[in-house]
Amino acid sequence: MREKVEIAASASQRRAVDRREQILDEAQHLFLRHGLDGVTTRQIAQAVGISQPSLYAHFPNRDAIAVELCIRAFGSLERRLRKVDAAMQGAERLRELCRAYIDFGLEEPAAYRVAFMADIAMDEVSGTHRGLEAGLATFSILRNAYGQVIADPDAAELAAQTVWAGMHGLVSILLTRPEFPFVERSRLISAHLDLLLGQMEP
Amino acid sequence: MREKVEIAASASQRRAVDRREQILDEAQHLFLRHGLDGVTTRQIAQAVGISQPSLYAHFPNRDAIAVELCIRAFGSLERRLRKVDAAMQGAERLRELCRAYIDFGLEEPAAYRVAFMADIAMDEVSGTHRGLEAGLATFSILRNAYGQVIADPDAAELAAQTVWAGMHGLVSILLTRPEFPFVERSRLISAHLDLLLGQMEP
DNA sequence: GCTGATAGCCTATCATTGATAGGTTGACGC
DNA sequence: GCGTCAACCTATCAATGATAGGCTATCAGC
Repeated sequence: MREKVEIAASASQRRAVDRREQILDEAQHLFLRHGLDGVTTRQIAQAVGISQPSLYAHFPNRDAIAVELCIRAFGSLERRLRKVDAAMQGAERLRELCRAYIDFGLEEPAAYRVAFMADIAMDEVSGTHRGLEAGLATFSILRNAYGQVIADPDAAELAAQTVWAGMHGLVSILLTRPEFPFVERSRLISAHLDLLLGQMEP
Repeated sequence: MREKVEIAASASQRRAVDRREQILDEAQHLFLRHGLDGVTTRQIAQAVGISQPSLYAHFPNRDAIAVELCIRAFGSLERRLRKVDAAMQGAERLRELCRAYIDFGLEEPAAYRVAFMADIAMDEVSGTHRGLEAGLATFSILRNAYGQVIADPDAAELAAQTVWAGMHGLVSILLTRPEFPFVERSRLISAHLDLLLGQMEP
C-alpha cells in the first residue's frame, strides 16, 4: 500500500516536474531571443500551451523562473570550463579557461546576462541562494585552477576573483554598450587576456 | 518688436527648461534611492508636483529621462577624472584615474548603473547618441592619459579600452552580485589595480 | 464500482505601469 | 478684446505580473 502511494506520488510528481521543465525550456528559448525583459509571462504560457496563471502553480513568481534559468546558465558555463579544465594544465589552462569564459559570454549572451548581469533578487526567499551556489560551483573551477599555480590559497582566491572580475568587465561591456567604438574584437580580447594573465608569464 | 518676441520666447523657453531640469533633479534623486527600475513615472511626477502625463510634454518617454540622467552620470564621473587628471602625471596619474573610476562606481552606484549598466535603448532615436557622446568624452580622458605614456596612439587606445573594461568588471560585479563571498574589498581593489596597471611598472 | 480528496488547469479579475486623447486655462502679441 | 499657444489637467488605454475561485479528471480507500 505504502509502495503504491509512493509510486503514484512520484508519477504525479514526475508529470509536474516535466511541466516545470517544459516551462523552463520555453522560457529559456524566449529569453534567448528577446532578452530577460522582453518576455512576458503570457508569452511563456502561450509557448507552453497553458494559461498564464498556471505558471504560478510551478513558480512563485516571474523572478523564480529567472533564477532557474540563471542556474541553467551557470551549468552551461560550467560544462565549457570543465572541458577545458580537464584537457589542459598550468598557465595554458588558465588562459583557455578565460577564453572559454569570454566565448561563453559572447556566444550565449542571454545566458550570460541572466547569470551575471540580471538584477535578480538573489537575496530573497525562493531558492535564490541556489543561484549563488551554482555560481560558486562554477567559480571554484577557476579558483582551483589558480590553486594549482599559486601556492597560497588566499592569494589564489584573490587572483581568481581579480581575473574573473576583469573578464566579466570585458564581456559585460561588450554586451551592454555595443555601440561604443571598440577596437577590433579579437584584438581586444587578446589584449585583455594578456593583461589579465600577464602576471603569470613573466 | 522682434526683440520682444524673442525675449518672450526665451523666457517661456527658460521656464520650460527649468521644469525639465526640475523633473531631472527629482528623477535623479528617486533613482538614487530606489534604482532605475524602482521608480515610476507617477512617482517622478508627484515629486515634481505635476500630473504624470505632464512628464510627456518634456520627454518623449521614460527612457529619455534615463538617457538624460546617463549624461549627468557621465558628467559626474568626468569631473572626478578631470580633477585627478589635472593633478598628476605619468603612471601615478593612470593609477589614480582608475581609482577615481572605481570610487565613482562604488560611491554613486545608481549613477554608475545608469551610465554603464542600464539597458537603455542607446540605438534609438531620441537624443540617444548624446549618451554615447558623453561616454566618449569621459573615456577620452583615460585614453589621453594613456596617450602620454604609450607612444603609439593605436596601442594607447587598446590599452585604455582594456583597462577600462577591467575596471568596469570589478565595479559592476561588486554592484550586481554583492552576495558573492568577495575577498576584503580594499584588497580586491588594490589587487585589481595592480593587475590592470602591472604592465606599466615593470 | 463508488466516493471524497486533490492536482492541475481554466476564466475572470486586480492593481500597477507607461503612454495617449482631448479639453481647460492663462499669458501674451496684435 | 481676441486669437494663439504652451502648459497642464482628467480620463482612459493596453499590457503586465499576480490573485481568487471554480471545474474536472485521476486515484486511493472502502
